[in-house]
Amino acid sequence: MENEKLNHIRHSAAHLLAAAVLRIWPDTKLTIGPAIENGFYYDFDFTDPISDDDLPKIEKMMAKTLADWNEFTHREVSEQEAREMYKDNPYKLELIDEIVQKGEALTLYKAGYFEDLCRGGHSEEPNKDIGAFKLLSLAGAYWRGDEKNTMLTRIYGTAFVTQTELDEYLHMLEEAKRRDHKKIGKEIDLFIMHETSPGMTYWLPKGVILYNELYAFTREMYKKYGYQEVMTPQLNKKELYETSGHWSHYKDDMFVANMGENEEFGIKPMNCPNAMVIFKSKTRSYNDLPLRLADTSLLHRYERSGTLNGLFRTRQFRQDDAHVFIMDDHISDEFSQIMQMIEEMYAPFNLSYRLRFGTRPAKFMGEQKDWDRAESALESVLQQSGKEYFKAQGEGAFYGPKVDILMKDAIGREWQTGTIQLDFQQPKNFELKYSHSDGTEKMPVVFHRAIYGSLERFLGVLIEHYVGAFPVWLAPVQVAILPISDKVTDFAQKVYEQFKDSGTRVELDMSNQTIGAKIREATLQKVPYLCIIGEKEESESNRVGKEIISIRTRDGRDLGNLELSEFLESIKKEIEKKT
RNA sequence: GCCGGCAUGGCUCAGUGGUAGAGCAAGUCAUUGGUAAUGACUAGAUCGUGAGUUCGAUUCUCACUGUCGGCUCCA
Repeated sequence: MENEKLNHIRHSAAHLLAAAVLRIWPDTKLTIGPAIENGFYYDFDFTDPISDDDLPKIEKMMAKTLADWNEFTHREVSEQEAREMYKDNPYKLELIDEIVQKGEALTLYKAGYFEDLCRGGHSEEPNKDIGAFKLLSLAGAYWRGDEKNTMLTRIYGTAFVTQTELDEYLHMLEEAKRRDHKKIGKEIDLFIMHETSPGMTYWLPKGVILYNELYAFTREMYKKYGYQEVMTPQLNKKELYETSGHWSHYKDDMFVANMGENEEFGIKPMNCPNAMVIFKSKTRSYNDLPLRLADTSLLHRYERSGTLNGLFRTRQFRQDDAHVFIMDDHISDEFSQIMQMIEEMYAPFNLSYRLRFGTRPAKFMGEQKDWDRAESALESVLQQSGKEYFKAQGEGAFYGPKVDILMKDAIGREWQTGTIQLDFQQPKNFELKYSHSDGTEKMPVVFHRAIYGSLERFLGVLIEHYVGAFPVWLAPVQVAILPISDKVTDFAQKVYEQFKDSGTRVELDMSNQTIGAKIREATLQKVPYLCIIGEKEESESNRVGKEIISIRTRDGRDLGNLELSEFLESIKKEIEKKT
């Protein structure tokens, strides 16, 4: 109910925006202006382009206009009347066509002097209900979201009942900015991007540690769950992609390499075709199934330039990808094993996730009865798992139903990461078969599954989730040793060696700075433990005959004096447990 | 790709139609300091690339490249 009210407020604010724009630029053509998840927008066709600097002006006009918006009234009009009214506005005319075709009534909603073709859903007393609003940004958007249509100017805004709520929302936006992984990645030296290879990451030494730790964890899980790793070619002749169907459906999104006249290669955008080749490379028996092949090859996709976005959308990435070849009756068991794997692999990050179950789309391959069987198998496992999931009707892949993982980060944003897809199609394209126990040949079914999805993207999400302050097992530097003066250099060196020998990722800060500056720097680098070493520690160590160190955490907690061997023990446990 | 913004030393940013400035980072020296910045000095930029306008362009115009916000939300 609350939500509905908020939607009404926001939709009313969209009307208000349209009214204000018309008062300033009367020749502007109006199109549509719905409420959306966190606010509203209105798409305009301006005669002259406007800019961000115009937003405050529009806001002022909105405030002025709102003053005499006491209520919304509406009336129904005839088709002729509506057409006459919008005779110069092709967008509204198109809408009228559709409404008439659907046999619905044409209604006009009016507040103050402003009347707009609209289905309804407004607040009853706009000038009381719209307590606070703000225009946020300007963007281009195609009429009806279709690239072939005119590009309109979209103005985004948001509205709330109270100023406090608006402030909170704006604060959340600030918080998201503060967590920007592109910014943090640069600050703590994880990765850079360079214009010579747009959309591809240069992983720096510290970023590689992070990457490899995550990768090592997935490999541990592979072992545990009966996966075998393979490595497959990066460049494949176009014939491979013709067989898989990618050449006809996916070529525009692929990098291709043309060698001479007759040889054309595609740079692999996904591992599936190679997995099919491996399956086919020898005679398979039902005894071999399930055959679980993990492949973490580098993938390249020629994403449209405008969609690139830090680590979130890159043109080069790896997935924790695997293909599982199974018999029909394994679907349910295998899927529940995958679900268990997901649970275990998301546990260390302290984040919740939910699942989106995509079912048969309008255009699908294969037999409807196979789909029905597969869907019900997946759904019953989903139900048993007790995990939160929702059905996205018709959003499965054309080759099979799928389940996507949507994970929620520390500030409640939701990210699509992993995906599990059942595939009836590739086995057909590649004519895969195995010998069944009864001596007949059968076709396997394939699960494509990636639990973190793109490792780059997942790491991007983790950077924002942790604001760069990774748990010890992931932290590129786990301990920073900060000597107070060079009187204790030898002692610091000795402690440093012991950390190193224990396998801890440790750095020794020998720079000529005050202890305050060293602490500040290590803290900004988000090093979990700072080991401060001065004359006190040294003499205390000499007194008791063991190394005594003093530890402070990156969030300012002073753990006081500790015995080095004990601290090594506790940090080792922390790393093992991934806490 | 399309719409709009942005592009100045490694980073963050200021600035001007007459060939540039700060802070941080870096280097040198002094300082030997106890839990978030010790001080001084030095070096470092043909102002993203190309073209145009101009006596003269980092500044104005155009194109290109890169990057950021959008391009799913349906009167």
